[in-house]
Amino acid sequence: MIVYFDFMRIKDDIKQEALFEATIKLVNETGFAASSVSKIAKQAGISPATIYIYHKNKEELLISTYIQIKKNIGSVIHENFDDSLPIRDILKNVWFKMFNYIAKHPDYFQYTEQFSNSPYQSLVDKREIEKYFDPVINVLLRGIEQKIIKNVNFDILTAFIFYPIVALSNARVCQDLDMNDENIETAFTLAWDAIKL
Amino acid sequence: MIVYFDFMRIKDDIKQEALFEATIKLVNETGFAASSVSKIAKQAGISPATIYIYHKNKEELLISTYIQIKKNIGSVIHENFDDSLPIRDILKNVWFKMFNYIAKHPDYFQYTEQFSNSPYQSLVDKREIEKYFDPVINVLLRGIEQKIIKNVNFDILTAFIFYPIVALSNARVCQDLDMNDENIETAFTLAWDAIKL
Amino acid sequence: MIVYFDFMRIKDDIKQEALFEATIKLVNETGFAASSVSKIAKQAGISPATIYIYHKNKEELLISTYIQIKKNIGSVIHENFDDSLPIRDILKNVWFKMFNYIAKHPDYFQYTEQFSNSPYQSLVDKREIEKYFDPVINVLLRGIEQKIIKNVNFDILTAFIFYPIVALSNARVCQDLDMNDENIETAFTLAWDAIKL
Amino acid sequence: MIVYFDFMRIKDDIKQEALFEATIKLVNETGFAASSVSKIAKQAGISPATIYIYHKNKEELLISTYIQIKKNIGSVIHENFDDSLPIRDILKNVWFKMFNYIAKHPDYFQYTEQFSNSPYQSLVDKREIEKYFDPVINVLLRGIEQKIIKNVNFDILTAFIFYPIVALSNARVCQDLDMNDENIETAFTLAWDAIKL
DNA sequence: GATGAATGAGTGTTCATTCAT
DNA sequence: CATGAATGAACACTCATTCAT
Repeated sequence: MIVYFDFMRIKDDIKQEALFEATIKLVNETGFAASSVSKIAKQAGISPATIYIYHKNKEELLISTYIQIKKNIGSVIHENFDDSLPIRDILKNVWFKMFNYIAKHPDYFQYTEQFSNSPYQSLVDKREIEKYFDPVINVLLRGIEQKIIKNVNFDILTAFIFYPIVALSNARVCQDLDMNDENIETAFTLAWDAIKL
Repeated sequence: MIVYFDFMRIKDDIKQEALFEATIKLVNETGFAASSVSKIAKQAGISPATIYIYHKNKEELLISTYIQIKKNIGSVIHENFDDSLPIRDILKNVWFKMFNYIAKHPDYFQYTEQFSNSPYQSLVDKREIEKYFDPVINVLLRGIEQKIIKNVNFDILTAFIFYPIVALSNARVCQDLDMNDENIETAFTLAWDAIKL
Repeated sequence: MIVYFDFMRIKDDIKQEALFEATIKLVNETGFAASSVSKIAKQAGISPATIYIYHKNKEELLISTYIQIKKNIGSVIHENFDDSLPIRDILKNVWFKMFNYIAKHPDYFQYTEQFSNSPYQSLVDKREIEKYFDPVINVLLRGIEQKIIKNVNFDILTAFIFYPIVALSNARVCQDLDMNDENIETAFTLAWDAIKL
Repeated sequence: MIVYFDFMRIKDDIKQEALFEATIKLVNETGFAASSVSKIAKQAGISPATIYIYHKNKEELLISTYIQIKKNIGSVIHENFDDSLPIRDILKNVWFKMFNYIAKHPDYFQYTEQFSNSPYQSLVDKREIEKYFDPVINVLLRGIEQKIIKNVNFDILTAFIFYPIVALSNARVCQDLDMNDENIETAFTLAWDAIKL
């Protein structure tokens, strides 16, 4: 009979967090290909072997890091989500929250971008990620029903209302562009003009 | 003792071309990280050492392959470029030519996408690439001057008039979307609505 | 905080027994090289660390498992040992008991074979093992004295009266041979013909 | 057009030979489990990576070393093979040649023994090995036909006419036995007594 | 120009063992 | 007594690159 008290941590949360941050930092700084397990371990201040206590293998480490961020983003952009607002305002709020998140966690966002273009991306269940973004997706669908948004293929819509965020936040693509509130507002105007009926 | 015949000059080009295609094929099929020099060599039917005759190192091989494709794209989308047409028509022509190119050379396009998100990307001189797209860029600038296109930051404009092409052509992003002429036309309408004044 | 109850003493033996069986099973199934301490622990349903309570290290675990089986074999083949029988009958009884043991505990026997050919084998005190087989050894010596058995070097004798059992019981060596009573009898005839004067 | 002269060795025979000897030496001295690729490489005076030029992987290195020795043994024991001699003499010749080989190449022989009891053993095509021993096998079969040798299962015969060689040559099994010509002769007498009708 | 051989440095992963709890 | 967490050292293997030919 063994009794665990609260202070007895079976796994070390501090290590797990350090590993999460180290993974993101290293991938962002050196790219996916160059981010070896031993380098990540060194960055996190732990032994390479320790990584395998927390994760089955490298793949699982990278994937779970990605999913955790995506989940985080999904919850942040839906904070104080008010379905009763006009559709344009809802989307604008999400748009701003997204840029705010990126401004606050540029490293997290950059990691998801790197991941999305890595070979690991194909190992993630797309549906699991999409469910974190259901509410805003449903708003778009409602907008089509109410004849406020153009009735076109959904992928085409997202290519104009969400995908430009990626482009605009990509330091590489937009080297000299500061996404301050004014520019975010301007960009949203273009996005809305694109999709509105 | 090695004897050279005159006809061996021909071989050079064949090897170089084979190397170009092999690089693209392997990167597309297995990703950047898994595309080793020896595997590319094997795919091209040459020795790994031979690669170093044509290219300084792996980096330079991948970069020059990228630049070559980008140059190719630049020249294709400007074929029969007619500056006298209305700005909307010019952009629409470029838009269609781009989708045509992607349909004809999905592997070339995919390579550029993979490359753009690899660490190698930062080693490319952005200006060198941009110059291949100067004519269409100038059209956008003229559109702003003539108050046909919104007078906003240039990066914001491109995020809506060019970047969606990438999203829409990405099989991963748009799994069930067939970019036929109708869908291309529709998407262009959104793009134009976004940027037009 | 750990609380011990009286009945936990029982657990020790259960664990030790589980460890014994797990060691044999894993070594037989995956070979010595692939039998890691953690895998043995998992097979036994205990923690790797627990093994080090019962055994100084991996080496000692494997060796003690070997010695235990050898001791077991020694006692089994000498059950109902009747020194007054004719020497041929005594040897034949031992011969049959050995084959019976192997038939009943193929896993135990296989472990000893694997062990005998592993580097661990050199760490075992040969004399300690031999003493478990003293009675039958003495019968051989008596046979020589009584001029029933050839007076040759003892190792040569055992190479014909005992060693063939190993060969005949080795599924790898004799893939299609079923050691039924008839074949055991036949083989003993050859063994006896070899050593008898 | 490339012309190779005789002195141009594509692969280095010296390295290959060193690798062969190093593999045998290390396996004999430390056992199969402890014989890592890097240790073998160090013993051979080459880089671990070089091993993979000559062999697909560790497995293939160990297996091919085994097969080479077995082939060697097969050819040696059949040197000056005279089918017209009496069967007993033929077998006795083979028996002596085998012991001579072991005396001359104890390391080679020990390697095959270690290999036969390693997990790698199951990866070898048994038939490929057996064919090197066909001539002597056929003599046994002829002996049975001619009613000179007992008509019993073949595996039982080999357990008495061949397998004891292994036991008698095993320094571990027969620590104090010197297999000089007299002892070899004696042992053969037992072997022949076992199998002869 | 072209090559197969060669390699030091690195990869992801597992190991036997220790230790705080 | 029993454990999960932790790790340095080792594993088999691949890498980008060089070099003699």
